[in-house]
Amino acid sequence: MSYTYDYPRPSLTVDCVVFGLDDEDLKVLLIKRGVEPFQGRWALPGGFVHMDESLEDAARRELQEEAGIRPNLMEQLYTFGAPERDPRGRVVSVAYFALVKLSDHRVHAATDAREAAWFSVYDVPRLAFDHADILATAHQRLKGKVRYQPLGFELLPPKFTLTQLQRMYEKILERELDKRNFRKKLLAMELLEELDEVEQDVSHRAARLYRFDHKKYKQLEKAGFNFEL
Amino acid sequence: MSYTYDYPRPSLTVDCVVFGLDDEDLKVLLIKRGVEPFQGRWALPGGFVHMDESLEDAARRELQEEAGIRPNLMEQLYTFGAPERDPRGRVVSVAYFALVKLSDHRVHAATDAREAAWFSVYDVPRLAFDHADILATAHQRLKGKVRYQPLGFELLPPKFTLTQLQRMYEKILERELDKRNFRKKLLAMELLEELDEVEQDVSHRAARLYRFDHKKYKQLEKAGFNFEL
DNA sequence: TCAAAAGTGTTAAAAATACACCCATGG
DNA sequence: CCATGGGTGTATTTTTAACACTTTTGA
Repeated sequence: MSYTYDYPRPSLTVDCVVFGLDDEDLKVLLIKRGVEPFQGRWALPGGFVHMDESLEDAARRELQEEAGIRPNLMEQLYTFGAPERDPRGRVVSVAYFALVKLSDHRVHAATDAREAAWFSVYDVPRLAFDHADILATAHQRLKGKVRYQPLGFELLPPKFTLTQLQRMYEKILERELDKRNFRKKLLAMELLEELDEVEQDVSHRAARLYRFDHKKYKQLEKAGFNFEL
Repeated sequence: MSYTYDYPRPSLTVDCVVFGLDDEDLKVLLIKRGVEPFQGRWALPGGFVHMDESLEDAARRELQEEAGIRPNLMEQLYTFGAPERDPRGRVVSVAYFALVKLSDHRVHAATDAREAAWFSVYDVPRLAFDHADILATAHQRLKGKVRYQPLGFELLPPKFTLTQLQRMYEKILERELDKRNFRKKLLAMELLEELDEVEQDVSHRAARLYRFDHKKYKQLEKAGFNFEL
């Protein structure tokens, strides 16, 4: 390495905004900080980037270490670099955005001596650093993106009813949708595979289960198709 | 600062993808590198982030220093952090995306002992580092975003004809638009201020000039209006 | 008077919206 | 048998898309 420059360097971290969905609300995963600064305050999971790992690898590693979570869907959100955002000095943080099926991850919420928990995004405690900004950015991104990319399926179990699907969109978009129009639109895309199964243990007529056809979506996408709610 | 951790730190740079538009094409600003690595190769303008400046400030400073350019519109694009992207060692780069009115910036193209030039985005030389990826990401972002945000106006002079506006969209979207439908749609938004002026020095009927009403757009946006082409 | 681009209206097709009822099931 | 949510069809409005001719101006 003959061309090394040497400038003082900011520290580099990753932070993860992990969303999940349950019957009530859209939820976000938070970790209670065990060390200063902001000891005892809730924060987004995250930590320092190692020298030999990619940014996304760092985000996945931290999530695994701090909360035992391995999301299917993870993408870069935004990089936060205001000079005063961390009292330890100059720390630039690359934020990631992830969606998980809460059913898979409820149990693991507390792990590893750290305290981890899911909070409603509408009722979040005071957060460490600028994590409230990061969360707000992520929430906005989710609301914007869910309408023109089939992200939402990552929040649902693999088999779901059309009503579950509709509720998911209603919770994220924060508005009601018309049942018939919703179903017409979704089914017209032909991306939902109708299964020979119905939901179990309900005290009324059981709804049919569907599965999102990721493979077909990839094909259609290549051919210029645009998902749009 | 009592809580300082010390990890080995990646270097942190910013890179800028600056787009401009002329009669032929969408153009991107490149700088010829004067030092190793990749000496003599064309690259995106950029450089190391100082310890006391924000990321966007760093991007603006580098653009000013390397090309004498101060864009009106600049936003964060993506952060590139693959471990092997820079032969000098671990360098993470926060990429920015900017649009300028070429008419304002043609002259300044070469400054400061460095060689700077505008290239058609469809005919770019081999670039240093992973700058081809960064450019591709930026180009994709521009194509996607121009349809649902009034970005394109930043590429045109303050006063423009409807035909200029249409050509701009056609060049960015890489498809033809219907003249009447285009005009109807744009004028229906009531965001174009019709001026009492027409273009000068043309050898045919002179077209009326319009101005984009940024202030009105801000208002409408707050009220829930969505720009959409 | 001609070349070159400006400007303008209408129609048909498709998509979005609004809306109300019957059905199947379990308790 | 009734409460609960599942499931379906149609009419109206709005939006989009396709398309051709007249006007103005300078050379």
